[in-house]
Amino acid sequence: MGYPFKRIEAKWQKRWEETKLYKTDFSHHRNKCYTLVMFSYPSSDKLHLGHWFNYGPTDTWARFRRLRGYNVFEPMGFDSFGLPAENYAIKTRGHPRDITEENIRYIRRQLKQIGAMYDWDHEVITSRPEYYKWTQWIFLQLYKAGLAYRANAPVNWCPSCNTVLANEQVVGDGRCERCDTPVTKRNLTQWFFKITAYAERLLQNLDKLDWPEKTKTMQRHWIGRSEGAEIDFRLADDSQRIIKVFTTRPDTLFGVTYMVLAPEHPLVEDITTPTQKEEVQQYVEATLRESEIERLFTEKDKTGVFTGAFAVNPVNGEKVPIWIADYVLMTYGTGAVMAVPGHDERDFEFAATFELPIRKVILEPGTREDAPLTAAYTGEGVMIQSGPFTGVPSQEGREKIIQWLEEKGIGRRKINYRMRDWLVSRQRYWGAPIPIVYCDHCGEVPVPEDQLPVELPYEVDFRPTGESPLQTHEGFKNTQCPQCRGPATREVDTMDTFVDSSWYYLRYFTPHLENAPFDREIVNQWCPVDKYVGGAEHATMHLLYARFVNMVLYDLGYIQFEEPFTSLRHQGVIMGPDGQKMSKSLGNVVNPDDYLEKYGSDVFRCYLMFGFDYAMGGPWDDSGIASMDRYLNRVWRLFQNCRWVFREGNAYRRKGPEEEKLIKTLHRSIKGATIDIERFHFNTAISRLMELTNELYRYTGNRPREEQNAGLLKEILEKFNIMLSVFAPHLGEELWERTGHDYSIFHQRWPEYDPKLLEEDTVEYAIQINGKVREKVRVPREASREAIIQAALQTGRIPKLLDGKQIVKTIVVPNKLINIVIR
RNA sequence: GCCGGAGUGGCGGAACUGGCAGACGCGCCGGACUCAAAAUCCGGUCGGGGUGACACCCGGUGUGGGUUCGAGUCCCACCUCCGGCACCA
Repeated sequence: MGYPFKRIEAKWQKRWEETKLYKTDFSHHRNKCYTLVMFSYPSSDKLHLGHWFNYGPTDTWARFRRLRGYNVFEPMGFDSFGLPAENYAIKTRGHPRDITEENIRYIRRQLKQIGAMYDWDHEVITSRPEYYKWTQWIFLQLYKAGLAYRANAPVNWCPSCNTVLANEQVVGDGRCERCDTPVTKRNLTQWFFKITAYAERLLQNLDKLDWPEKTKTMQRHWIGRSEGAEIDFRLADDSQRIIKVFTTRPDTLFGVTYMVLAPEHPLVEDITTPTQKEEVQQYVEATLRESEIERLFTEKDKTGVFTGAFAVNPVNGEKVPIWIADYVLMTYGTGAVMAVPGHDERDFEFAATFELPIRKVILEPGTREDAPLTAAYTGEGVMIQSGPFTGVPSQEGREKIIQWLEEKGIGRRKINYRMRDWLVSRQRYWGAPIPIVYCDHCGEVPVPEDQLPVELPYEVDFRPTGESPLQTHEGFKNTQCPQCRGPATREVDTMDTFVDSSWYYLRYFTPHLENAPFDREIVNQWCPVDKYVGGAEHATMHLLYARFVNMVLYDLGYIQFEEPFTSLRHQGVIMGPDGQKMSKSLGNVVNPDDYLEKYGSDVFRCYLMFGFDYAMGGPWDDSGIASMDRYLNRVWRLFQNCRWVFREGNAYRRKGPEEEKLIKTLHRSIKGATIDIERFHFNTAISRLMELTNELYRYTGNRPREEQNAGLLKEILEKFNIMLSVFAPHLGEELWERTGHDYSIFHQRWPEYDPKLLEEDTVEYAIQINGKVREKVRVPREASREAIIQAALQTGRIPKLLDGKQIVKTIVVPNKLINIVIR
């Protein structure tokens, strides 16, 4: 029963490896095609369906490109540092390094089953010193460029992972990206990368990338550029102290009736008057006690407290009260806002709650100036009650006010970004140590490059205490200052694993290179990545960080391309059979290994390609995979039935209508598959192959061998075989061998289609009357418009249907249809 | 709340820039092969009406409007699902 997939798959995997079939020759790069999938993460989990869905179809694309004459490089590696391995080690009382190395061995074996073109001589493993040595080198380059700094700041803290998180790593309503625990805040001195310095370029370059719009939109939103002004409000006392605010609506400056500071704002303690002290203190404490989740809850009522202090509106000298409220965030803008309740919804709500004055300074078109405001008007209009600016349209007014502020030196044009710097310190063990030493004499000293790597010691108690585990390792911690040779201590935090994965695509060419992170010449010839494929969940983390690091390396002159990934695709998510996201807790996880055992790798990867829209994914379906098993067996039988064609052949050379039809189907099939694979529409590409298979069955099943054109069949089967091989590489290679061809099918060329063969001499037109199809007619391809209409008017029932009616208009769509409009 | 994406037969999913909706597959129905079944091969399969059987007619792409000779595709409003962001000043 069934074709012997087990034997076949094992045989070819071995043969491919032995003959180094997938060794990329880097010496010529004219047709280079760097195909990259997001590398795998060997924690406690083995390869799951998501990996297969990512890797299998992408390999099909890469094989397709190879057969089309591209010099393809498709590497694989392991993103092997990180918390899951560490947490798993704690649970099982093992060691992260042992567990990781063991998992890599296991997953590597699983990956080989996919039958992908990975060149294992180029494997990259981020937790190996030969790799993280260069991750540390990257850190040092950023440090030297002034892009790595230490700051004491409130940071996101995950109490379950016992470590800090970057902003991007807090997901949903304030939960940890890894473990879903609600995130809290802590004040800590941590290392940051100054990604905000690149905000504008990261934003601008998006336009040049062939990425899903969705992903670009997410990055744009994440960067969050907004234009406006920074305005200085002097305090009403004589202290000369200033509160800076950022606003996108300087045109509403005359409408300011109060100010609000974030409760954490450093000035709060300073300016609060004695009578308000207690109330303010209580409010500040209450805010700090609030969880991130509570604070982010939009629907709650506005709260706040008056500080007792006043500021002066620079535009009209008015004294306005200064409040504090938790709706103002310390982390956005300056942590202070000028409140314009007339034209900002939040300010309006707040003013209504605390009975603060509301002033209308922008007139909504079509309304009267003396009509009272019942809600904030946030649109454009003419400025009113705005001193010298009264009567100016608001958009123009923004510019004028900024000019006025700049002339007076009390404000300036400002572009603000939502994005914050990238927090890279982690208080955990299983990561690359940050290559910095602290010396009483010299202060913060970077480890000299020739002393890298700063090796991660093995014997460490890494149970999470909230302190960095390396803290307890005296041998690691205590060291010598590289500058003065005096006693010093090492930085004990390790790096966020997103640093590891932000440059791995540069290392693949030369994974064992000892004196540099990458071979500049090869990298400049072979990068950027031509096609990058991976999950959409990395849209604002990995994909932003990698772009940033790449851009820094570009600025520092190490590489000659600014963007790492020219073209990006995301695979969709395969859900459980119940239509829900697969998860252990729901018990709907589908294990690929069971299906590999039952159907084999080719069937499995083909089903993944055929059963889903690649970009969308969908629920897993058992009957679907059975149908793919049936199809590949059908192909197998077809080749068995046709063995004689390759062995004996015959003299039958006729090309009658049956043969013509077969040829036409072949070319249609080639065309469809060619276009669809290129654009990642694997499901329709496979359906084109099925059509060809069906046609071949019809042809060979209906007549004796003597009346089958063996020469033609041979040619078509060979072309079909080549196309099949990119989807089912093992089966493809086996059939190629069995039909007497030389190893390997992957040295062949993808078949070309002849567009002329797809053009028929006559074209069928649908004849519509008032948009409804009534008849069909065949006319010569080159027929004139008039000839087509004439033919249509005489076809079948058309004359009768037109009888007694008046033709108003006739539309002819070339090669498609003609529509006769009658009354 | 805002920003994206999607909603098409019993099911997975096709349909390039507006042009014959439902490719391909699953399921189901029928036929061939078989003593029989499975497997396989061949054919049918959107719904309703109509016919002895055809022909043919009508309706149909989440809902309601609109633009157009013509709308799954474009526009407006709404509903549902998924993803992102969430008091962003």
